[in-house]
Amino acid sequence: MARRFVLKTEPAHDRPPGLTIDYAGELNEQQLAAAAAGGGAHLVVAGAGTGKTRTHVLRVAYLVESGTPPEQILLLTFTRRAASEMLTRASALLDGRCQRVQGGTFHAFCLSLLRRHAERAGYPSNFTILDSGDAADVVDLVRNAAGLSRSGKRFPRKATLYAMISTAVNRQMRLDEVVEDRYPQFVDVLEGVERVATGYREYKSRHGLMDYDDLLMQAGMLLEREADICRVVASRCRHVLVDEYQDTNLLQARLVELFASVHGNVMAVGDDAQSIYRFRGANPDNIFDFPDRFEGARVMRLEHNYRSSQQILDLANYLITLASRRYDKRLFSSRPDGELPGLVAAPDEQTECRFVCQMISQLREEEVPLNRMAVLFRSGFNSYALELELNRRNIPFVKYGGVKLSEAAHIKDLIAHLRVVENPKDASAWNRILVLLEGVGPKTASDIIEWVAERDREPFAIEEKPFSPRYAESLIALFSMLRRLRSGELTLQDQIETLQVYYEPILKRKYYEDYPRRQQDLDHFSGIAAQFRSRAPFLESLALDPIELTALDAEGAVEDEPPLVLSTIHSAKGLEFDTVFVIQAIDGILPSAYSLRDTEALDEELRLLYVAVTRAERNLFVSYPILQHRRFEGEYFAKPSRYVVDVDESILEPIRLEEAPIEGRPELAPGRQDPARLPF
DNA sequence: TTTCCCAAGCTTTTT
DNA sequence: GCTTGGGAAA
Repeated sequence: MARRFVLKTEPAHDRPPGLTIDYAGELNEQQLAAAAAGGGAHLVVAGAGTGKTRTHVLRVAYLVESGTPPEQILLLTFTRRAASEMLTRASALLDGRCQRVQGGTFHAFCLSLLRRHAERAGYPSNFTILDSGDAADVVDLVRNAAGLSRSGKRFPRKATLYAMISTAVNRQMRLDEVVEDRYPQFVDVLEGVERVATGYREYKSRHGLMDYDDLLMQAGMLLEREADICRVVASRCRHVLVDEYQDTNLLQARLVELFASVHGNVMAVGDDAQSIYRFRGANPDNIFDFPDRFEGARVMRLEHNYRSSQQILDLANYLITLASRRYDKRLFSSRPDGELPGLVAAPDEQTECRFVCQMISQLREEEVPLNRMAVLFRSGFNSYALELELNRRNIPFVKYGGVKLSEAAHIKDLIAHLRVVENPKDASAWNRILVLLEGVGPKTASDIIEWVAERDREPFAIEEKPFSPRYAESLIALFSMLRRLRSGELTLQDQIETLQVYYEPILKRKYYEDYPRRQQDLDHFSGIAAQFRSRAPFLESLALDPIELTALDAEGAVEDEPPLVLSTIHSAKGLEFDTVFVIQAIDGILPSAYSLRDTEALDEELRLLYVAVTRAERNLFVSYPILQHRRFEGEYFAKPSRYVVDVDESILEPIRLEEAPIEGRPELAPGRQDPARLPF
């Protein structure tokens, strides 16, 4: 038995620091109090636009300057983008000294923990991460194996099953509670659901798979179970900073507690009025529970908004009063002079797009850079019509949110091959690549997977050919390709190329109709791979940070102008723009039709609109089409969003669109109009 | 057992 | 408009 010697925690703030940054000059009083706070637990309740990021950045700088080693600071954020932005800004302030701060999302940080201590967590260190699509596929495999796919009783589909399982984990509820609460229609098949859930759990651990929830849960369990690991990890977390605390779930709150369990220095920043991830299991009450969770916590507030004009804040303040839950928050601005936000009722979607495009062009002529303007919407598809119109007018844009390149079937096929090479036990990836072979269906695939699993020494060797000649040849081709990828002789770039050559005939067979378009995606994918040194980090990055399928590759973009931003409201969190357009403000879209029955869900939709509105600094336009097209039913009269329809005109000013009189010009055929001279 | 074809059902937000 | 599931032919 080794002897133990306990090192005392050295107080970090004893030394009166020789600071190079003038914090008092950079920050207001409230911000300064937060940025330069001492140790212990702090909750900073920061309204929208009150300089949350700035405070975080200077907090990091302050800690580093006052003697905390950068690698002992942990900055947890909601997205990778947010983490890298903050660290870049902090590094710029302190000539690169903040580079070594540990930063990233909860998921990424937990992943690195688990890789380092995989054995102790009961996993192989090359375990694979499943995104939600993969996870649903695994659930499907389990369900089929359990014979629950047979009809008779209605049984939830794979995505629903997985949603149930995931909700239970994230909210720390029992599965039966989740089903009773949120899926009452499936109460009578609860037993089957539970069998699938159990099977899913076993399947993952047998094949070295983790889904997103496992990253959090397994990391939490590891730290709780293995006191020595917990001590090592938490010792390195002299200061824990958490951004967007209102969107953490119970697991994440617990993790923060564990990370801070040695030093007890936590600063959580958040805004209860901006909680928009309840659907994913976020627990907005975490903010209110913070003082209970962390003894002696001090609560601070940031209320002075530097972002938006008072007119925009008036609308935001008004909106938040519509919530069924009270938020005691009134933001005030130092920019009193502004225009009223506008409400635009367009006759139809096409006209709404014309309005947005024309206003954008006009503002650009007034020297507002394109990338200081954003169009925000509830769901990814809400911008399709606008994207067409922007393309037609050669206005460059990027889109955040919506469909991800790495979720396209053909890209997932390629990724699955890489996953098998990386982790030959990954049965879900095996299944995916095997059923691509002609003559192989689910049954044969599962037989082959069994057969492979029995000989885990040399995973891709076929000595004898115990299989039907129907597919033996293609199976041998697959295995020899996998062997090459695994050999270690090829760079990642060459591996992808080999893979593409192998996959091309499959692509043509499977998608004979539109394979050229998909081929382009594959090339794009291969280009992205070029930024990575090897397979493992590439796969990891794909799993944690799926590639946004942006319209950036619009070939026709002549200008090198930074593009206009299109974004789902969720993806726009934390960003700010000179001008914001909120389009498709229709009842059933914003608020979403799925939330109409439930007041808590409705409140979240309202907060979503609140987030959208508070992104704007100077100009805000909320618009909706009166005549809306719906996929099946055709045209119908839309109801404007309940949140904007009754707002007083002194807060949200109606804007009437008028068509310019056409001056002696015959009407042009649609699609051939001259965009620059298009009248309203 | 696979594959093809047709009918049915559902469709959000993200790590 | 697309994916998913079921049924039947090969």
